[in-house]
Amino acid sequence: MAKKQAASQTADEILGIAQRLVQSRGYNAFSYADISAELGITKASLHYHFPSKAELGAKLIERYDQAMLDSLAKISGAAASPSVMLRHYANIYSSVLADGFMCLCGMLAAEFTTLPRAMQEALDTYFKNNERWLAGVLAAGRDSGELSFEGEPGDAAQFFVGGLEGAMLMARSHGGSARFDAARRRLLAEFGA
Amino acid sequence: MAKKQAASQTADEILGIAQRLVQSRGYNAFSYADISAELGITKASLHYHFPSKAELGAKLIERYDQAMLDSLAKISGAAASPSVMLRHYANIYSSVLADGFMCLCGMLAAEFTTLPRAMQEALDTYFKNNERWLAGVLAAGRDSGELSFEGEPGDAAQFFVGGLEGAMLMARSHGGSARFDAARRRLLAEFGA
DNA sequence: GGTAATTTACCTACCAGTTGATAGATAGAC
DNA sequence: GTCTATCTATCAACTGGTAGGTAAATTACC
Repeated sequence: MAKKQAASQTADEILGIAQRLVQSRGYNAFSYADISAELGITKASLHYHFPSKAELGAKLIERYDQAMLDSLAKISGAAASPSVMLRHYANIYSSVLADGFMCLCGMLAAEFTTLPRAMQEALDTYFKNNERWLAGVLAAGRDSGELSFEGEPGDAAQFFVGGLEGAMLMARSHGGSARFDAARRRLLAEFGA
Repeated sequence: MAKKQAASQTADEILGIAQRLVQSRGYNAFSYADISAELGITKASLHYHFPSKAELGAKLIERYDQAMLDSLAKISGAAASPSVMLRHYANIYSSVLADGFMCLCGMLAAEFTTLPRAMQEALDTYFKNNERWLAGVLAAGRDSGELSFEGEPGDAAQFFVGGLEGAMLMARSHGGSARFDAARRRLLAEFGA
């Protein structure tokens, strides 16, 4: 009896295509016409599902955020050690890059100043969620003596996210997966994981 | 007797405005109209100086690359220790961020797949130059016992650049200069600098 | 159960504004 | 008299977005 009816299949397909486009080209470099051509539906029909590009963009982030929260909950639920959880987190980035994509939110962070406010706020939520989870893992790991790092867990979490996003950004254009993997190992080693 | 005549002042102003626009919005989010409005010159006149946007973009990268090479040469010439040189390198990023800008080439790395080939190649050169210089500094620092890190100097240099670019990307949209400074310190500490 | 009203999901046909780019003219400098 | 640097005027393609129509599915009501 969910109040919210199941999102239509078409809307999901639109979101899927849009997500791939943003993750490879960025928000400012894709258009409704691109989605229209790929999905075989008119631009006008796209506006039926997502009245404005800004709303489509915001939905994209919220959906990505939710998927990430689901992944993190799964990692947390597996009752693994903090060090293993940290590796699992980094592996999420690895698999995105393996498909040739940039992290959706890392890409949007670069375009931040040009984004509509709703998208900026959704982005902020995404990163806060990631960093909160990571800070928890790091704190637990240091408490148990399994991980080691200087300073606040929150600062360390921000550094970790920045390190992965930066490695991904550089690897996608210069160096490929090998470069990302090397950075990932270095980053994990730094925390003793 | 320079063969190449001094670049016109107007061309320099165009490059300056374009650079700021790319560093804050990205290549795909600025137009000749933006420059036209800011400089008080017609779009057609801009095309006189830079026939196509692709040529303007490529010039932008070459110019940025040259300025960076000049900065690096100055750092190298100051006969400082590798650890100080590493700090100086990181400070270049700090001052760009202090003005609210993203690194020109970090921004363009995000948009990589949408860029004309000439720009992609210029970008590649930029990062190769940075990483070559950094690798040299790191190798010298390890040899003298002043710096310490695992693996190849080239890999470490790539990690360092990725770390700074990622920290900058995140700081510009989430956390500001304080976040970048914290990451910068962490990164330098990791190399013993 | 049958039918009327509504909703869903698409369509065609536009629109005004912007994009990067070109042609051709012009005024002044060397 | 040629070159430099600008202008006006224009272009086709594309941008996000809207108006209005239509067929089919769903819901409401007797």
